[in-house]
Amino acid sequence: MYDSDLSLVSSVSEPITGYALGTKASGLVEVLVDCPGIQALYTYNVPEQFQLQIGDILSVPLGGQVVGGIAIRFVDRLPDSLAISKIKDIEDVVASGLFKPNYWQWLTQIADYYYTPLIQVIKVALPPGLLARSHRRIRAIADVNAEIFVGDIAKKILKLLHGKSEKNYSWQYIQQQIPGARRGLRELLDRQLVESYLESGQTQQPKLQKAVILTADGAAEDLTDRQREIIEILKQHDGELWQSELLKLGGTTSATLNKIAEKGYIAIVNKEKLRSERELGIFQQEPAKLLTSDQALALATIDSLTGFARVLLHGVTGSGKTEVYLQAIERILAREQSVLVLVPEIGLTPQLTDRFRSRFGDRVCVYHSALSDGERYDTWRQMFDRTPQIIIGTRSAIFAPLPNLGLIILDEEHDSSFKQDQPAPTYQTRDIANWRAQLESCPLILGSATPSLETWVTITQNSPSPPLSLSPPLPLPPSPNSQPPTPNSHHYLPLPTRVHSRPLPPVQIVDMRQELKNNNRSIFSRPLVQALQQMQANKQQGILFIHRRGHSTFVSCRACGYVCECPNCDVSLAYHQPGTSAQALLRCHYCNHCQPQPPRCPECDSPYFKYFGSGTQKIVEELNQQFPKLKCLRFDSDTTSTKGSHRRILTAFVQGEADLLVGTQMLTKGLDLPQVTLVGVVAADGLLHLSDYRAAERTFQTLTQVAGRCGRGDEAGRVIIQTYNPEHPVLAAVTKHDYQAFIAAELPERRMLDYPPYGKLILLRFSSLDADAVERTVTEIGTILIEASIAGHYEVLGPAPATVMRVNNRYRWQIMLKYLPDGSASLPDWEVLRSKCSNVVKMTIDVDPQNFL
DNA sequence: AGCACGCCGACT
DNA sequence: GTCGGCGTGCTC
Repeated sequence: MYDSDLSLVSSVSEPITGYALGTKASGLVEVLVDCPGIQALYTYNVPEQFQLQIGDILSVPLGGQVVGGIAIRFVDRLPDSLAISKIKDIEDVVASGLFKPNYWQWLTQIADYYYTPLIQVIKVALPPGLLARSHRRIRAIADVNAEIFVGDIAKKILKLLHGKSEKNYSWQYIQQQIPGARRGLRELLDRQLVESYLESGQTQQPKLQKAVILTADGAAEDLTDRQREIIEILKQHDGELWQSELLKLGGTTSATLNKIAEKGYIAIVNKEKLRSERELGIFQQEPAKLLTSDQALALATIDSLTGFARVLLHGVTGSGKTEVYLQAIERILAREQSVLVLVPEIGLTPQLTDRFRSRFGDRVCVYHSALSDGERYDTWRQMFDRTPQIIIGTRSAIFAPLPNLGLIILDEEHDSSFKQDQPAPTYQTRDIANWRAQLESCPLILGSATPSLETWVTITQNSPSPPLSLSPPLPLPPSPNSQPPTPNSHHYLPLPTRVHSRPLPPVQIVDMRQELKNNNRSIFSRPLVQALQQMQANKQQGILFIHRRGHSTFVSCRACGYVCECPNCDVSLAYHQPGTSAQALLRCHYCNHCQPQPPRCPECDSPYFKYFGSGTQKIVEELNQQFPKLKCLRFDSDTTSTKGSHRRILTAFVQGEADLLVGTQMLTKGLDLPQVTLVGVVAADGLLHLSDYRAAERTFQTLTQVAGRCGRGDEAGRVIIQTYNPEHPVLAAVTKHDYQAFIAAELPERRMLDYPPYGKLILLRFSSLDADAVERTVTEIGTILIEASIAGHYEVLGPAPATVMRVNNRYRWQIMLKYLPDGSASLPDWEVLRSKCSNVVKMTIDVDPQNFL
């Protein structure tokens, strides 16, 4: 907690230099307004009472409303085309001096690279509610009788308004409820039966609470015994307590406290109460662990870094990367600097946050999108606090406005969740983290057992001592505006062995075709069955991994073959068996449409259905049949949808309440479960046959990561992978835990086809509710692009419909552009392309796309 | 995004 | 004739 008078407007600020012209008390300012479609800067007058800096967050009037904005630069006079009469005053300064100039520079860099309007980048960087927009509300001011004299629509509006005790609704809601409400409103406004007013957007406010502070010590002769007791309690708590707590502890009332305050012994003040989960639980202080020689070497290199550096910490699963992070962080904190730790999914790694908390206590802050707006706002705000701290978060935490950043860590840097693909900017956290580290002049550590090819190529080609030379040096994708890496700014730090000299588990590939030949038609091969039995006999634990994709489980009519499909998307519905008695449900994994399983086939009325696929649910049922005594726990998006359920399931598993954890991709993400000795992969084929150029990479990463979940404790582990395609080269690399072999096979393939990390990709996505409109647009734009592609030195792939063409009733098409980053390509003007889209067709630009669905 | 204005089809 | 649809353009 800190003093409530530290408002955003007056607090932490550094003189802004470089980015803009300076600071002014009044005059004209050009503002970037938060309004889609307005790119240009708007000029506003700054009244005397505002002390304004460039970069400040403002409220400005725009049209009939009040919107958020950012002060971009001061100007002396108006452009000739603009009349003074049009200039309005800024409404308010919401926050001042939040960011250093290099932070703004970074945001601009992101906006440029991802072809996104700057305001949209700013919006993902700010916590919700800071850029507030006003809303129009309508309130009834006359009594109901007046309605006799007005038109039908006006009557409806009045009726709606009077139906609510507050007699007001948002204008948006009224328009939704009553078609053609506009004319009715005009009539009502003219007759002064209603009034229209602007409700300012709800900016988040710090939550204030009364705190009691001990102000005077010493002889307290004028106090009663009771009052002295209270002073005593306060003293025991370092002279400060929340009033509510003190009242509880002292069994007293606020009247008594006020008395003591009058006598001057204590002060009752409003203090900010953080809504974050900071002080959650008490953690045992965990001391630093003894390092292996590899770990010590890596740490020494990291410690020696000054200024920007990019480090790949390539540690096999179980090699103790986390311990290296922890000890590196310790040094940074000692230097009074803060650290940013980015992880794929925070919910999946309660163990990691626990470990950070037990090492660093309340200096650890968790920041991710699942926080409530209030929590996010508070956590965000206290980052400006200068005390060195550690932020652990998912990809959006890369925007954490830490003023004294000393280190950025990306754990499991290969993970696909570091790429944002839905709303623009479609940033790759790894890349923007790299730019930020350069601007902040601090190191960036990329940690993984299975580094992405992008990282591998960048590091090994620039590192002072490349671990092996795979191919002659190639031009690298240059990041825009980035200075060429100085020599020795790239470091390759391998951790090739596990801690305590534990071996990596042996991997056995089981040929499922052979199983079929031997008349085993079960989804479990005999080796896997034996391994499960053995595991159970030895009272050990195991993990069963299933690669499930959207439509892998579906329901089909036995009589006519009818398959239940989603009404909004071009996919079959997945089958879900909820609790024991409840009705079976069918759900769409794309749009979340949900419907009960029909009792009879809608086509032929047959009551008999066949259930295809092998979701976790199906597997668990099979297991229960074949191994009635084996206790299974499901760990997938069905069972972990509620808050804290990850932790609950993992705790249950760790405490031995189940023998087998059955789940999907979630299992691959950094779980550390020492008792696990068996890992089974039900079918590797779903992974192998993914149809994009990253299939091999993803397969290798996923399988290596699941395999790495076992043999982390004292008992040795083993891995069984079932497949119909045992000769696949990726499987051979997985079997030998041989990342180098995988790389050596994969990189030439990528180079041959100019795919990343050698070539660059930009994906244009088009979607519309109107199937014909998108197809027409995409064909036209495709033709334009193909014509321009030769002169522009890029290649056009498509146009093609998306893998699942219709999702949520929107028809989706895409065009891929591929080019070499050698500077020869001149890309099309996106705005020209966008202008070819009618207003019912949406076009988005995904730079460095990762999902091609 | 809102909110104007303004141009076209159905109805009193 | 008017009402009421919604497509186009502007907001400092």
